[in-house]
Amino acid sequence: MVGVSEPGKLPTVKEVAQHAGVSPMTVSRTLAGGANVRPELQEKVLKAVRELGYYRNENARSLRPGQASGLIGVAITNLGNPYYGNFALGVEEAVAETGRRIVLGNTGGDPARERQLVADFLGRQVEGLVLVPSGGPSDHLQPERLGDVPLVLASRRIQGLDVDVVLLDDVGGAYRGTIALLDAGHTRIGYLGNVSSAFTGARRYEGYLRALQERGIRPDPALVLREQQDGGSASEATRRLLDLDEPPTALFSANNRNSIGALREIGRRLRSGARAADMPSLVSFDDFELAELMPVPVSVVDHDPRQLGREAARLLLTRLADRAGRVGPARLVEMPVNVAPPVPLA
Amino acid sequence: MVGVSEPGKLPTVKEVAQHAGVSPMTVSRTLAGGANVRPELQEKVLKAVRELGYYRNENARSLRPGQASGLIGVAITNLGNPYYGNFALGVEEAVAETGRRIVLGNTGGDPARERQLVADFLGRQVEGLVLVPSGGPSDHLQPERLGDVPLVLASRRIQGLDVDVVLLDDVGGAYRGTIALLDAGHTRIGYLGNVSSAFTGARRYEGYLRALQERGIRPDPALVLREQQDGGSASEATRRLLDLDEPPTALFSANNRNSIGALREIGRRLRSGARAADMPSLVSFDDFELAELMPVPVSVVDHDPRQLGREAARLLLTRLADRAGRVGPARLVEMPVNVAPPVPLA
DNA sequence: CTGTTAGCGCATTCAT
DNA sequence: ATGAATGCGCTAACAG
Repeated sequence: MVGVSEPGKLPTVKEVAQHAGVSPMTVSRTLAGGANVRPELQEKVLKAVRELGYYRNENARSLRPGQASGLIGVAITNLGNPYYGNFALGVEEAVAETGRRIVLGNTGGDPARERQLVADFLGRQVEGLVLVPSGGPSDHLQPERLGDVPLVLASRRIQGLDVDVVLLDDVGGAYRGTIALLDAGHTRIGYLGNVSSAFTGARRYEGYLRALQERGIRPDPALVLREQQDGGSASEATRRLLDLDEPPTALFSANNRNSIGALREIGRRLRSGARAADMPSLVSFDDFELAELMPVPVSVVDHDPRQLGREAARLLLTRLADRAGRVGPARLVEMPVNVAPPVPLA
Repeated sequence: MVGVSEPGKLPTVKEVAQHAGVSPMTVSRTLAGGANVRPELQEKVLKAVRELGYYRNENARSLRPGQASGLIGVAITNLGNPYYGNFALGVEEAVAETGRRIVLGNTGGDPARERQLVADFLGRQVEGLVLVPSGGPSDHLQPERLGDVPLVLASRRIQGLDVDVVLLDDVGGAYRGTIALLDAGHTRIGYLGNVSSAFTGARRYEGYLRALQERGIRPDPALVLREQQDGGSASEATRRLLDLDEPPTALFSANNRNSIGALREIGRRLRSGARAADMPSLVSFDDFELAELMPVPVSVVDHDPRQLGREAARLLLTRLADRAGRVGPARLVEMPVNVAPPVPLA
């Protein structure tokens, strides 16, 4: 039989051509849209493609000069975190709309791993890179090290790296969340933050401070704890705040992990007989499910990581669309956040 | 200057070779480990690589016969869902440990999109595929359509497709969760399930039934609602169950969405003055955060999607390791689940 | 130990 | 409208 492929090997244009009784070029042209190919030949080709189960080899294709790989490299810190999962989803969706795919790597926040991933992505001829930086040194991200492969950073900026960035409106969200507590009459507002994502942490703390200052309240250093990396340390930090002689009457939590930890500690105290009225109100930067079922009023500074991902992809894709885009100035996009009021308890 | 690359174009072996004053083969050999290359030449080459910012073109490399692409295609239904995010993370980690990368696509549960993704993956010469099936027709997944690219399915099986599969122990988990409620003295146990993930849904329902039968309790059809797709419809279903003349005293929820919805409805009733003692206990298949802060006792059937992903990758990688593996029989792995007792309320 | 030749799959250029 | 030749970047296989 003519043009039959070896078992266990994907067929090539050549085999399809043989099978259809045409030249490889006719196959190539047909698959490229069929310009300048007689319809009857096209049909023959498509039939052969179907029968042989042919898939065009995109790697070989991208080898030709001027042919893009159709791949976007995406490196994020923690895919398992719903925030980044949704971010990656947004990137994937926007990128898929242009027929491209993402190569995905998880850095786990390790700069060495990030380096490695970026190098690998470049070796795979990605057209662009989307990166949630791990925070280490960034020489490997300098434009000249990247060829002219465009890079978009998400969630944090890198000093001295002049590329497109998408961020949340961290400052504004923290500001408005804190203002909501002040409006409710609180004057002693504890701050739970983390140090690992220093950039985001700094911005959210800035919003908190700005709100206090605007209302003429001097921030009390004893109420600010910013070393928590996980729920456990956040619970511990909350315990310390609530054990103060003058405990805060409300807490601003700069992220999901701190909110969860704080609520765990609050729950513990309630189960030990504490009165709900003595527990602090909470504003949480980062939404979480069932906030309305919590034993204390929780309001959330809510945002849409999926939209953040779409926006990151959009920035990248515009640079890919035309060579002109490649040389434009770096852009900074801050995505809006929503401050939801607390659901009142019964 | 010799061997300097064009701006905006990644350098090639040829340029590195020129820069180092050697032949392309010496560069290739050096990068392949340096066997049969004089150390001093190797140094020259590595220096040129560093200076030029060279990355080996993996696409060109994989074009050579016998050279694998180092890519694994992964298609899942919803990256934004933490369950699948963690699953993808597990796959990525295990795959990265072998120096490979994943190309990731989100199907959104759409069979057409799944087809498209698989075709694209094959065109990119992936070495293997990991798939969370969308549930449509599966002719595009038949081995002969896949060349000899191995396929691993996760979370659900496909009728008539004889490939490796990783599943949760859905039946066992649902059985043990239900038994826990029976042990606590409940005899009227409502069932909240969904129909969309029919395969998983059927298995969990089977576990529920098995537990009831074992204890000689005839399942009451009025207590079984299996049409909920999201939290909203789950709340509504819970409302209907609790409004029955003889409402259930406990609920078994077959997944996260149903649990959230049920708890929202329970919360609503408590805020409207219902007594906590009149609210049902809940067993939730799928963990969620802060279960211990819920106003009714919640116990969870807990599992580790990340580990599920690692296992899927492991199955695939063993098939890649040696040609012998490619022809072995299809394997079925069921990952254990953990049934955690409810945290007692204050 | 090192270099030359050749070809992987595809599409651009140039003939016909 | 079709086909033949050529080369993309890389590395086996073969000189030397």
